[in-house]
Amino acid sequence: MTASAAQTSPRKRAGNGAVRRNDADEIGLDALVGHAGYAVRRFQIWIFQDFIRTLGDVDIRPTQYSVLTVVGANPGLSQMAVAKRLGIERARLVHLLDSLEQRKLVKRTKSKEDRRSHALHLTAQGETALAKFKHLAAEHERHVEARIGKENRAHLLRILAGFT
Amino acid sequence: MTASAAQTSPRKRAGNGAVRRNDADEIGLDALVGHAGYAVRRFQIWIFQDFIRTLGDVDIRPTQYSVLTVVGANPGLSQMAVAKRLGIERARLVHLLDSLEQRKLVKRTKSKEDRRSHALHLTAQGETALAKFKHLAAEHERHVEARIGKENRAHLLRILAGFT
DNA sequence: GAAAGATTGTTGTTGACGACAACAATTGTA
DNA sequence: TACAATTGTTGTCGTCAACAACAATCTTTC
Repeated sequence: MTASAAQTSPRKRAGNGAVRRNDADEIGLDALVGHAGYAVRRFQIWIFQDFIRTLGDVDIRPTQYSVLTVVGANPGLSQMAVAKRLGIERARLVHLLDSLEQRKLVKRTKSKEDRRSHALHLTAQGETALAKFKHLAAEHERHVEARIGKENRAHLLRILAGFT
Repeated sequence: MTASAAQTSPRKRAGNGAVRRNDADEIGLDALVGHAGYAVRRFQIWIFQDFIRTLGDVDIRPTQYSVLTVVGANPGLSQMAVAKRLGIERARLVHLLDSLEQRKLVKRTKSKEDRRSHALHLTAQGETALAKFKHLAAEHERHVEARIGKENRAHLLRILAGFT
């Protein structure tokens, strides 16, 4: 995909330079097709919407889910460690944890090793809730498979493994 | 990747339940690895940051670039048509076009066919600017190739072609 | 042809999210 | 002991998606 300039291929025009269209779906994307970022963005929007819808009953968004799984798999982690691992800013994580703590899914306890930091743990309620979330997330993942194909999804994960 | 519940595999714990870590990079993601959405989100963040950096000198963000290319390839389009094609809300497109019009890259002209709508065109300045943007975008695309591999990028585009 | 409904662009609000800056408490270091 | 760095927190700013409401303008229906 060389980005040669101005490869515009306009359709039939009306006298005033406007394009006549009966079907709005026949609008060309031109150089946009061939840009990985565009395809990835559209796919990411779709996949997040499906995740949010699938986990809608339990009211868990992707970022919340990522925090819960990491804390669940690594109990005692500090906020700084979680933020760094997930690529979340620590200021943002504060609000996320406020919400999760209000819902009794996570608890902050003062670390005795470093009294600046908080050790993060799932509550008992958080553990059982996370188990349910994981089942729903697996259902969402099956939606992805249904959309792009089982082997394509596997290949995608392999290609993007370096970004996790 | 079956999402059986609570496959937590915590590391060595201290007495208070906190996890000792010297290296912060050895934090497990547990169920997050294997979720397409997580990998895609991280990749999308990376790719957008590179796009923004690569086109930083000309101050063009991915969404602005997508609008310019679509208008450039389909002159005379209405705002509604552009919004629908790109998956942008028409309310959002208003501000995007305000900015692009202030920079003299795009102009809105009243459509004579439908006086509710605006026909969108690139200005002469917009045409030449877009050509430059496309060169920079191609450079960004080469960064993607360097990061994930040429054939992986091609495969990615094929897998996600249905979302463009 | 007139009334009712739908569409287009616009303005505004809300909430999730990333980027930054400042601050107190605490730790590490010179 | 003084100085620098880290951690959690609060706050601001800008981007972005999702809605809702509105006037102007089509489109449909009677």
